[in-house]
Amino acid sequence: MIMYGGGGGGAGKDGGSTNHISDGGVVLKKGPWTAAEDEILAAYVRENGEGNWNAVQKNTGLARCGKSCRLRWANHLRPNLKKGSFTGDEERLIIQLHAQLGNKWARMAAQLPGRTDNEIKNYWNTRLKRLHRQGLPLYPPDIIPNHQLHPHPHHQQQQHHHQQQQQHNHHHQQMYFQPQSSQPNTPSSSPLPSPTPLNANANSPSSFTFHTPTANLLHPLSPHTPNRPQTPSQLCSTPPPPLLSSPLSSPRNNQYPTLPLFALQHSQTNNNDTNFTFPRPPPLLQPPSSLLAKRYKNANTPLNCINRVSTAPFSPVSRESYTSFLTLPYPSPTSQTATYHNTNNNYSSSPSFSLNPSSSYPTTTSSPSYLHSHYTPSSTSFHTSPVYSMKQEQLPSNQIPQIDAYNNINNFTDNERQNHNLNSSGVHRRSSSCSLLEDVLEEAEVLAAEGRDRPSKRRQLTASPPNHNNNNNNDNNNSDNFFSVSFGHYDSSDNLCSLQDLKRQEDESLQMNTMQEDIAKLLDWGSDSGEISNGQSSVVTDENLVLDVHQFASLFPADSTAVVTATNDHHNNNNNNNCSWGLS
DNA sequence: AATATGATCAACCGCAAGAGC
DNA sequence: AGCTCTTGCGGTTGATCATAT
Repeated sequence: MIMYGGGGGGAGKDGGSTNHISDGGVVLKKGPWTAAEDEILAAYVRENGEGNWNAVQKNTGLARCGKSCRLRWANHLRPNLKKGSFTGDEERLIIQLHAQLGNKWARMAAQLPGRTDNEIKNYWNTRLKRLHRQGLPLYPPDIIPNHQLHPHPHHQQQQHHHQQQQQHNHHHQQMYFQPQSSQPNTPSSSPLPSPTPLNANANSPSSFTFHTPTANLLHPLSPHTPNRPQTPSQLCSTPPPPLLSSPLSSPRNNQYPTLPLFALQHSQTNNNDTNFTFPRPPPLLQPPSSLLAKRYKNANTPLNCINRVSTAPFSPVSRESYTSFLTLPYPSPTSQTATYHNTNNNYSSSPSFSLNPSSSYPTTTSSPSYLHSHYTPSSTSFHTSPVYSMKQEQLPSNQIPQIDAYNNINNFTDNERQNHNLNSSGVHRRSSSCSLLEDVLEEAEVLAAEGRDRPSKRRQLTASPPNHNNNNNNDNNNSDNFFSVSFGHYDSSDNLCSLQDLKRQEDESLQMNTMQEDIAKLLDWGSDSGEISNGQSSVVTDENLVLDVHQFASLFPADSTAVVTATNDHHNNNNNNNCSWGLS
């Protein structure tokens, strides 16, 4: 019988100073695994297969209990384990799965090949912590946690326990955005409070009544195709999922509100009512200042981006909330990555639709890795870009020489070997900043550089303003541009005309096609039209871009009420100095 | 430079379910 | 039926690292 000592767990820095004696008199080691131990365990499993973990210690002399061996194998040594950050699709799936399953990490892991329950749990807990601190809801407004629809005793039990633990600071709850689709006053599986208590504020002047139509939950990895047989809900044994709207739903259909930053009154969601009034969001608790700074103080983050955020006309608290929504909780590539610029450069005076990862997307540790993956619409697999780096910390026992232990395992996948190589090259997970958007941006810049004589407006559609890379010291130049469009003091010229140019210049569109597709993926990710999932063309068109721009109108909260006038007339936009959003 | 803070990760623990006797 | 053993799951802890102060 293995004798565990009392007290808390945790890997000791000493590599297991608190050893214990097995019933055979063997001192069982605790703490981080060494390369030698990994090798022993891997060799044993190679020969004998998984299971019978207690026999490992008996047969190999490995001073580890069976439990520890199993854990080590499952979480680190077994083949086909993915290493690196979660991809955006995985993150989306985790969110949706958690909405369905609660803290069923193992079942969630079953839906994420190559991922361990421990990874998912760690990811979720980190996310939970972060969102809670920021006073943000765990789920997108259109995702109704299953347990809120079908309260489960287990969920309630968990929630009860954790609520007791954390009620001392639950005034946070009142700061949560309230997804109107959520069921109020039902416990969340989350150890932290669900956003629902905010409902108590639903009638306050500053409350949020975010109305979102719902749709069937779609598998994030297989956008569209409602009847797809292998959705998580169908694969798992839980009750059928609630009617949920996928974060991948097309913004055009309003099935996934781009960002739930503020309420759209019900009448405002009516297409016939094109006037958008953005009430100021209620103040959120001020996050640690270090957090705000940390997210943006990055070598790769142009300072002007910080300033542009900081000059947005809402409170610092709201700013943080805004950027948090932009970057963290809601995996809408569109919403997360796009900023709306009013460029002062010589390309155009019109606001430009910018995909600027460095400005809207901090590249710090908490960065979601949606942007670190290359989504391949035609397959359910993920491209593991170089950013998908294996980190040395994830090597067995955090010891570099243990790579050998990996290499000695015959059946490691190419992916793992690749990860290993990447890791060996010194790529660090926290410095990894490669992303889809960055790729798009790079490509945009390259193409822009190649075609300086090309109509400039197009570049604005596909990339951030050309000066975005060298304007770190031009904060003032741009400080009033960011978001300014939403407050009616930008000089709109012919941004929409520039969109129309796209169609006219087919020769150029060929060259731009790749970039456009990437952007279209971002814009139409999971579009109900299914053009991505079925591999059809995803070229950015006037219509969809305009509509997405329209969606972006909903991103910009105002310090005071700002009115954005939407118009159905594209051409009116051309000369409209008001902030006008084209609708089709 | 030192310290504080937050994020991430690995590994621990207790508990429960299932299998075998 | 009851016991033991194995396995798996979920919660928790502490180390480490990066970044901010």
